[in-house]
Amino acid sequence: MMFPTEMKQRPPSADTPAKAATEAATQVPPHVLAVDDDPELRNLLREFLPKHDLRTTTVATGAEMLRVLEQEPVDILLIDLRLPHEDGLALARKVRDTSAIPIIILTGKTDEADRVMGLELAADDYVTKPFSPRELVARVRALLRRTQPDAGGSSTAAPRAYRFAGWELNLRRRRLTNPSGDAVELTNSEFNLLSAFLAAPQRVLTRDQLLERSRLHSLEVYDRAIDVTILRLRRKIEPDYTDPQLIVTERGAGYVFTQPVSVLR
Amino acid sequence: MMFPTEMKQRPPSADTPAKAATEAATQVPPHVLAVDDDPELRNLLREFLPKHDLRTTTVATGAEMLRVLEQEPVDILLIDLRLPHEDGLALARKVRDTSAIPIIILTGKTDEADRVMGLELAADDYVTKPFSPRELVARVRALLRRTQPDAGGSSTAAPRAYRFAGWELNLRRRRLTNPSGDAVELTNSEFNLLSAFLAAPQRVLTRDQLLERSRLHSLEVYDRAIDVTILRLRRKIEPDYTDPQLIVTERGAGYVFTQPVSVLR
DNA sequence: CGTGGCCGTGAAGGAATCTTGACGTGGCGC
DNA sequence: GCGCCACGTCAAGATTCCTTCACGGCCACG
Repeated sequence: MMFPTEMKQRPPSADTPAKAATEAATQVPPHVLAVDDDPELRNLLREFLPKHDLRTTTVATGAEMLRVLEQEPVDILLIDLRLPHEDGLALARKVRDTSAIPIIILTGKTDEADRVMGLELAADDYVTKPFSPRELVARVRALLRRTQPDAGGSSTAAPRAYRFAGWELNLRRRRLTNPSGDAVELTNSEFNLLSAFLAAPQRVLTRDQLLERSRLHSLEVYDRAIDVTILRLRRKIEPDYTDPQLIVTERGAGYVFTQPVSVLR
Repeated sequence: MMFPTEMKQRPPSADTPAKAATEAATQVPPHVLAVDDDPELRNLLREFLPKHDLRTTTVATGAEMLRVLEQEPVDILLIDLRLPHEDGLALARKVRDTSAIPIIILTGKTDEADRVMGLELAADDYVTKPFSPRELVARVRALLRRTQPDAGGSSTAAPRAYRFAGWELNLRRRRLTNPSGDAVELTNSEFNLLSAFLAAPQRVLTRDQLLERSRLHSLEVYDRAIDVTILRLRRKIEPDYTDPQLIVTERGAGYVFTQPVSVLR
C-alpha cells in the first residue's frame, strides 16, 4: 500500500484544469471540490477520490471554497453541513445562486439530512457520515452523470478516433490499427501515451506532461520511465524505430508527434 | 380515506385523451401520478413538480390510483414501496399487467430497492427517500425520455432485444437464448451486466461504468465484484471461458464486448 | 426454521506490464 | 575533435492487475 497524497499540498493553481483541457482532448477527469473542517477527512478524500479518476481539491472553509471556485472550473461540490463558523447549507445556497454546480452535502445524521433535502433545493444529494469511500464515489458519479448530460453538440464531444499516416487509433475500443488494417496490440500506458501525442500533434510535450497523461496514478516516477515506453511505442508504430519519423526526440525538451492528425468524432 | 380532495382538478379539455399526447408533438406536459400515504410528501410533490412542467396528481392509496388511471391518461407513476395496507410493488405489477406506463418506486432504503429492482420487473427505476426534488425531477425526465418513443425518430425507442453471434437476449423476458435456441439461465446481475455490454458494443467499459450500468444505483460495491460476475457470465456464454472471445479484458482499462450487436425494437 | 441460490469479499496464484539501474551511443558546446 | 550529458536500449526485479476459488451473508422459498 502507498500513502502518497498526505503531504502533497498543491496550490490551487497547480490543479488548474484549463491547461489540461485545452492541450489534451483526452477525457479530463471531473473536478471535485470538497469543503470540510476535518483535516483527516480531507486527506482521506484526496487519497481516495483521485484513485477513481476524480480530480480532487479540498479546503477547510467557505472562504477558501469561493476562492477556488473563482480560480478554476469545478464539476461538483462536497460540502460539510456543519462547519465551525458557518452553515454548509448557506454556502450551498450561495453557490446555487450564481451557478449550477451540483452539490452533495455531507452530514452527520440521517434526520438532519431529511430536513435538508425536504424543501431545500440547495443540494442535489447528501451522504451521511461516516460514509464508505465507495459510496461517496458512487454518489458523486451518479450525480455527475445526471447533471452532465454532455451536450450533444458535436464540437464538444470527445473524439472517437484519431487518424495519422494511415493508422487509426480507436479511442472507444482502445485499439490501434495499422495502414493495412491489422490490429496492433498496445499496453495501457502505450495507448495513453499515444493518445496524448495525438491530442497535441506537432507540439513538443515534456516528459512530465507525458507521464501525467500516460500513467493513471503514481505521480512520483522517474522521468526516464517514459523513455522506455516511448521506445516500445516506437517499435510498434515506426517503420524503422532506430530512425524515428513519427515520434521525434527534442533533445532537452521532450518529444513531438510530427505527423498531421485528423480527428474523428 | 382522503378522497379526491387532493386530486388536481382540471377541465376535461386539458386531460384530453391519449390521442392528444401521442398525436401532436405539441407541448402537453407529461402527467405524473404519485401514490404515497404521507400527506406532506404529496404536498411537496404537488408543489414542486408542476414548477418543472410536470402535471401532477397525488393520491394516498392504490384504490385511488386505479380510479385516476381509469379516468385520465398518465405518463408516469410514482409509487411508494410501503403503503400502509398494501404493497407498492403489487400495485406496480397490477398496473404493468395492463399497461406500459413507466413506474418509479419510492423507497426508504437503497438495499431494499435494489433487491426489489433485481427480482421484479414491475418498476423502471426507483428513488430513495429522502430525495432531493431535483433528483426526482431528473429521474422522471430521464425515464420519460427513455420510454417515450419521441416524435423525432425511431432511434430513441427502448430496445426490445439484442442479437449477437447467433445469441439473443430478450430484454422484456430477461431471457438469453444460445445459437441453438436453447434458453440459458442468467442470474440477475449477469443479465444486467450483459445488457450493459450489449448497449455499448466494441467499446471499452471501465468497471465503474459497468457497475453503474448494471445496477440501477447500487452504491457501495467493490469494483472487483464485477470481475467475478464477468467470470460467471463468461462461463455461460463463451465457447471457451479460459480464452474469452466475446468479453475481452483490456488490462488496466476495463472490458469490451467485441462482437457486433444488432438491436431489435 | 432449514435449504438453496445468488452475490460480494478476501486471498492465492500467476501473468502482464512497469520501473529501474546499468551501459551504450550520439549530439552538441567548447 | 573531445568530453559531457541526454537519450536509447536492455534485461532483470518489482508491481500491478486479473483470474479463480472458496467462504459466508442474505434473502426467497418451502
